[in-house]
This record gives sequence, C-alpha cells and structure tokens, in this order.
Amino acid sequence: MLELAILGLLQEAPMHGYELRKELTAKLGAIRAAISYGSLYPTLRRLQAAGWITEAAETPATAEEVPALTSRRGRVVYKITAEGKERFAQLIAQAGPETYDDTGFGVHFAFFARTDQATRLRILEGRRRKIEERREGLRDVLGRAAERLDAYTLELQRHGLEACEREVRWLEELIANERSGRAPTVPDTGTAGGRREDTSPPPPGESRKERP
Amino acid sequence: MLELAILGLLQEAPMHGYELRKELTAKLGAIRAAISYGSLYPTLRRLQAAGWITEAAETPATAEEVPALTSRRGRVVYKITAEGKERFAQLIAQAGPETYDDTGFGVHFAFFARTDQATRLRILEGRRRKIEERREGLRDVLGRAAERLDAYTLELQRHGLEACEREVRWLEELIANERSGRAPTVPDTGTAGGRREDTSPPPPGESRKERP
DNA sequence: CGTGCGATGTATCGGTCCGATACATCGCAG
DNA sequence: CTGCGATGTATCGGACCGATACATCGCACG
Repeated sequence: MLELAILGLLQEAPMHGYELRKELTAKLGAIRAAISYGSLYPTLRRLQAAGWITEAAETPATAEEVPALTSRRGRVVYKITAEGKERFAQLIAQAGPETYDDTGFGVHFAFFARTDQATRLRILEGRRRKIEERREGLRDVLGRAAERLDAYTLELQRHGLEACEREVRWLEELIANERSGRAPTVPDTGTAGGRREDTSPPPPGESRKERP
Repeated sequence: MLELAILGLLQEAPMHGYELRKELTAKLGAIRAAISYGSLYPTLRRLQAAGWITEAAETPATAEEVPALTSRRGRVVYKITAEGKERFAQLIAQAGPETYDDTGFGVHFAFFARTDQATRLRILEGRRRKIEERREGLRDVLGRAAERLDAYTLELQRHGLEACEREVRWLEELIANERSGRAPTVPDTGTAGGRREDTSPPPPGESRKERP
C-alpha cells in the first residue's frame, strides 16, 4: 500500500522523504494517521532497489533561491522512473482483496484522478460489497447474539452498523456519479488547479457535455 | 491490543484458539476485520510464557456430551490465571497513546463492562480529543489546501470529516450518559442476559436509583 | 457405501508497518 | 549566543497479517 502511495505522489513531483510524509499525511489524512518513518525509509530503499524510483540531484534546474549554502547534503530527493510509472499503473489496475479493506480502498481512492473509469467503478463496487458483508455480520450479531453481549459491546456494534450503512450510501452516490460520467459530488467549488503536464487521464472536469 | 482482548475474553470463560477467534470477531466485528491466526497463536504462547494464561484440561467437569470419542487431542483450551486477571486490570486502567487510536479505543470500549466509570470517562474524553484533532486537520486541508487537491481526494476528506463529526457527537452522548451514571443509550432492549459469577464491576444496570 | 467437501482446529513463515529512538542542521526568538 | 522547534535521515524490535500446511469430523450427494 505504501508502495502505491509513494509511486503515486512522486508522479506529481520529485520529493524527499520528509516532504513525502507530509504530502502523504495531507492526502491520506482521512483514512490513516500519519505514515511512520520506520515504514517510509525502508520502503523508499526497496523501491529504489527495484528500480521504480531513483535519487535525483538537489536544486534541479534554475537555482534561484538558496544559491550559496555550500554543502547542503542530507536531503535525498527521489524521482519516479519510467518503470515506476508502469508499476504504478499495474498496481492501480490490478485489484486484490486488500484493495477493499479500509486502508487499501482509501489509498486507491486517493489516486482515482489517475485511474480509468472502469477501474474506479470496479473498486467502488468491490468496496461496497465488502462493506455490505460487514454490515450483514453486524446485523447478525445484533439480532441473534444480542443477549450474550453487554450494553457497551452492543452500542459499539450499533455504532459500527450505522457507519456501514452510511458508507454504503456514500458509495452508492459515488457509483451513480461514476456511471453518469461525472466527478464526485463536489457541491460547487471552482477547483481547476494548476494541473501538471503528464499523460494521466484528466480528472473528470465540470461535466462538459461531449455529445453534440 | 490482542493481549488485552484475549485476557478479557478468557475472563468470561476458558476457550481454545479457534473459539477465541470467533468470539473476538463477534465482539470486535465493528472495529476490525478478523484476528489472524498468525497473530493469535504466537500471542497465546507469549501470554502462557508470561504466566497470564494456562492450558486447561478438556471436558472440565460433567462430560455429558461427547463421552466416548477416544483421543480427542488437538484442541488446547486456555484459562486465565490470577496473575492474568491482574494484568488485565492493569492494561485496562493504564491508558497510553495507543488507547485512543481506532483499534485501541475499540478494544478498550468493548471491555467497558469490566472497566470502572472513572477510567471509562477518561478514555472517552481522550478519544474525543484525538478525533477532534483529526477533524481539525481535515478542516485545515479542506480549507487551505483545497485547490492543490483533485476532486476525488477532496471528496475523501469531506467524507472523513463527516465521519469525525459524527463520532464526536457519538462520544459526547456517551460521555453525558456516563456522567449521569447510566449505561449507553441502548434504546429499550430487555437485555439482562445470564451474567456469570466473577467479581467484575457489574455493567450499569437499568438505572436503579441507589440514593434513598 | 464411499468420497469428497466444508467446518473445525493448530501451527509457522515471510513480510509490512509502527513506535521509539538517535542524531544532525537550520532559522530565529529571547 | 543560546537554546528550541522545525526540518531531515535513519535503524531496531516488535505487533500483526496473509498465505500456507496439515489433520479430523460430520454429513450430503452420488
């Protein structure tokens, strides 16, 4: 999962570890705490060994700022390679069971802007199925085994059940939006930030009609 | 965390690994998938080595059913020891930072029936604080960094933010209930199952007034 | 009658990720 | 000028997972 996230982020810009962690935290803040350096650095090493990423030179082109500053060592900037981009595409497309657990789904979702619509739909539906199963399990426990459990445990299940129902509803909306070929709800928001070059499928815009 | 959960469950009845896993799944189904045997068995071994649990004899007293069945080996039944109960009480009372993350909180909450009220309150408030922090982080991202993120990532944050707000509200209710000295919401439900002997603090009953 | 399949049951191995810890540099506020 | 908080890289032990292996039991289906 970390591998996918790192590859995805480095596709937007080269970065060093610390920066990567901050971006990761911003992007995935909704689904997981903060990535640990104890995972990050070993993973970076692994990715580099595999050839998916390489170390890039500091101050890439126009060194306008921070000009003197003699040494400046430390600070290892990583950059994704062509093989890395292929790897990313492969990881995004192939959905294993871990794609649908809380973390896995979150990471995949966070990179939906770089995912083709068919895959998005497949992942959303897989996630919905999984949550529905969890929901049924909770209903069973609340129905059949309720008298075996104390009030607190019951309350926990009830709360979990509600969360499941809400997530299913959320997923339904997203799936409907996806089928209609439009971006997620996104009430009004002007959006349209400085999208970079690169060949990724542009995120669904403000629903410009393609049909004449 | 697993340690706490196992000790807590074995306090209700002796069990073998497979059974333990099922009970764990039923009790914690709302917060985590299912415990893996790859964690369970090594942990059982660790707890046994520490003296918190021991192997108990199969067919404890009245062997009414399954009488013949010669061998019946395999099936290792574990039983909590006096030291184990102390350990459990200690783990329940002392709250580290991990007590407030998703899994840790869930496990603690699941054993609230065996937790004194002051500790319950402390844990609920700690959890609320933590979720409020996460909520603020998400608000920041949605406010300040919104234009840097694509529509999907934004939607993920929005959904996460909603979940935070809902959980805070839930916690507020629980805290209020707790302060008023009553069990969690539990709308009506007759409850009152066959509670076992043992000296644990009885779960808050149907609010019988103690004051004359 | 058998046979094979799903539930029960115990166990290990490699791998991912976390939390604690260490250490070094930089900018700046006191 | 001194110390402190942000920046920055790195390792180590431990918790937990997923895959896998293997053995027994009951029973449904041919």
